[in-house]
Amino acid sequence: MAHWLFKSEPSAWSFEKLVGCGADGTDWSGVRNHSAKLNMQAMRVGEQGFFYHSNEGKAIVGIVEVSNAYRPDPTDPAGKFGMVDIRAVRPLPRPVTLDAVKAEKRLAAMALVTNSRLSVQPVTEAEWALICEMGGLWQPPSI
DNA sequence: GCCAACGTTGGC
DNA sequence: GCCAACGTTGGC
Repeated sequence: MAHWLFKSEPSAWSFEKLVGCGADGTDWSGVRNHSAKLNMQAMRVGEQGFFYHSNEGKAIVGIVEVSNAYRPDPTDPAGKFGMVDIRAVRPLPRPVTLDAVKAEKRLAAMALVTNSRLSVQPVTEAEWALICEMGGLWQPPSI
């Protein structure tokens, strides 16, 4: 199961607002970037990702889950771009700030650091586990 | 609010 | 198909 990161300005769409959408979540329409599109096409229902607040807060604030597979985005008149649905899973007990990500050497290769403008990003398993831990989520002991 | 980085557009 | 101009994003 791959992991992802979704980015949004909280003034446009916040994690709290996504929580308010309940179990069905909402469609993540409006993405107009080809790298982000490829990432969404690779997503499978049930895969989880982080939710990052850009500009205000600048922190990973919660866990989300893909609740509907990639399909055309009705808000794109050209029909070139698509979307998935995501729903909120849980907030991070302790949001992981961009400063904290940048201060952690093991996260230096994260897309959030190296390609900060990409709105839908892949997250490696190592990055996922480390940020969950930094965010205060319990982690199963490794074998 | 500034500006660097990046993606997109459009003229040639 | 190149590349300059432009618009947008997002950190600072």
